[in-house]
Amino acid sequence: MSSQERSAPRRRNPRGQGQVLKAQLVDAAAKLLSTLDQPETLTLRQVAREVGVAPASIYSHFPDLSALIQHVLRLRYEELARLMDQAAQSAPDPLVDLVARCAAYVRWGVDQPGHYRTLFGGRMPDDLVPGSAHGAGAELLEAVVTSLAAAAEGERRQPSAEQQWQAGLMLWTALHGLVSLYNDHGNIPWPPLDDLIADLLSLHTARPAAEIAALLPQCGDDPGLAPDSI
Amino acid sequence: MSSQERSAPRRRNPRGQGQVLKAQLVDAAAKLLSTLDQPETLTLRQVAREVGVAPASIYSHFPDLSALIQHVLRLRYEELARLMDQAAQSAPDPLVDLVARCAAYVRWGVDQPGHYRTLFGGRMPDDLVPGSAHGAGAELLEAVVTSLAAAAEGERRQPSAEQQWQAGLMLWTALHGLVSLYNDHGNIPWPPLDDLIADLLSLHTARPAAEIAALLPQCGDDPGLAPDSI
DNA sequence: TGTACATCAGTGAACGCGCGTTCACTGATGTAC
DNA sequence: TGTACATCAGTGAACGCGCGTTCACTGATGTAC
Repeated sequence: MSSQERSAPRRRNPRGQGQVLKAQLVDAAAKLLSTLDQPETLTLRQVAREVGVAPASIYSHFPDLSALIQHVLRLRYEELARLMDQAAQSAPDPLVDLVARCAAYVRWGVDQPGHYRTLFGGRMPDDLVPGSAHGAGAELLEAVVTSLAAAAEGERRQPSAEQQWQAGLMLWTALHGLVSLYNDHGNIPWPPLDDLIADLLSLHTARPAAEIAALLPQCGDDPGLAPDSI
Repeated sequence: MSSQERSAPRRRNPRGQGQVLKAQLVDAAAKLLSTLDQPETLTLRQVAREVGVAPASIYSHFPDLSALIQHVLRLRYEELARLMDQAAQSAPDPLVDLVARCAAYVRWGVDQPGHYRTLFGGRMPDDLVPGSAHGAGAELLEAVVTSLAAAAEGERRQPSAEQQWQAGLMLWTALHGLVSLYNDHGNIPWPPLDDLIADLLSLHTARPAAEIAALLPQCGDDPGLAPDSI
C-alpha cells in the first residue's frame, strides 16, 4: 500500500527544485523505517516505490541507500536529543532533570519502535549510527550521568568519576532493556509504562517510587494550557 | 570459509543414517546463527553450503528454513534454562540462587551474542521463539521472580503478587539491557562484566554490591578442583 | 522577439546476483523370492 | 547363491523473484545571442 498507488504518476519537479525529491526520499525512508516490522531490511527500491520514483533517481541525491539511512538516523537522533533537552529545560533540580530526560527517552523509544531499534538495536553497521564513536548515544547520556550524580549528592560518600560513569551506564542499560523488551514483546502483560519508569528510576536513585512518579511529566508535549480548560 | 571448502565433497550417508544429515544441518545453523553479524539474515543456502550439501536436501528434514531455525532456538533455549538451573542447583538460600541464575543468564548471553539476539532480540517472528506465548523467556524468569521475592523477605512490607511480578520484570529488563548493549556496542569502555552484574543485582536486591560480588560464582563451568591445584 | 543551446530532474531498460522452492532423477544398498 | 525390486539419501538443473547498480536517454525550462 504505497502512498503513490495508482494515483497521478508524480509530476517532475520544476527547475531549481531538485531538493524537493531529496526531502521526499528522507521522509519516505523515515516513514518506512518506523513502519516496517524489520526496519533493517529496508531496500532502496522500497523507498523509490514509496515516493513513486525510479530506483535510479535516488543516486542523484545520495551515493547509496546507506547514505540515505544515515541521514535519516542523524535527524532522528537529533530529534531525540532535542526532546530530552526540552523535557529537562525548566527542571528546578537534578532529580527532576533526570526524571524528565529518562521519561523522554523511554517514551520516544516506545512511540517510535522502528527508529529506536534502528538507532540503538545494533543492527546497522556502526558507521551509520550517529555518535557511535563513543558507543551509540553515549553522549546523549552524558547529561543523564551528570544529573544522576548530582541527584545522588548528600549520600554517605562521594562516588568517584568511574563510579558515576558506571552508575550512568547501569541506568542506560536499564532504560534500553525496558524499551527493547516493551517494544519487542507485546504479549507480556505489561504494567503501565509510567509505573515502570518510576520504578526503574526509584531503584537507580534510591528514592521512593511514589516520589518519582509525582515528578513524571504528563505525556503531552508542552506544559501549556490543557486543551479542554475553559 | 565454509567448513566444507574444496575438501572431499562429502560422502552420502549409508542407509538408515538419514538422521545424520539432520544433525549436521542443526549444527551448521547453530554455528552460523552464533557467527553471523546479522543472524536474522541466515539463508537456507548458507546452511546448505556450510554442510556441503545441495539446497534442496534440507527439505528432506525440515519443511523450510523457519522450521530449522525454530529447532535450533528450542535447543539453545533449553540449554540456557538448564545452565541457569544447574547454576542455582546447590544454592543455600534465595539470594545465592538469584545471583547464580542471573549471572548464568548474562554470561550465556555475552558468550553467545548471535543466539542471544536471535532468541531475545525480537527479530524472529514470534512463532519461531520458544516460550513466547507468555513473552519470550518469561517462564525462564519465573524462578528468578520467586528467588527475588524470597530474597526480599524481611522487608518492611510484604509486596503483593503484582509487585513481585513487576520487580521481576524490572530485573529482567535490566539484565536484557545489559546483555544487549554489551553485545552491540563493543566500543564503549565497559567495566568488567562481573562488576556490572554485581552492581545490577545490588540495585535490585537493596544489598551492598560487595556482598553480591562475593556470591558470584567463578566463570568455570563446575565447582571442581582448580586445574592448577597440585 | 526569435532561436540555439545548456542544464536540470529525472526515466527506463538492462545487467548479474543470491535467494526459496520445484521437480525429475540417480546411484547405492538392503530385501524378497 | 543369484537376481529383481523397493527404498533411501540425497543431487542438479531450472523457475521466477526482488535486489543494487549502470547507462544512455528524454523532455521541460531557463539563458545567451
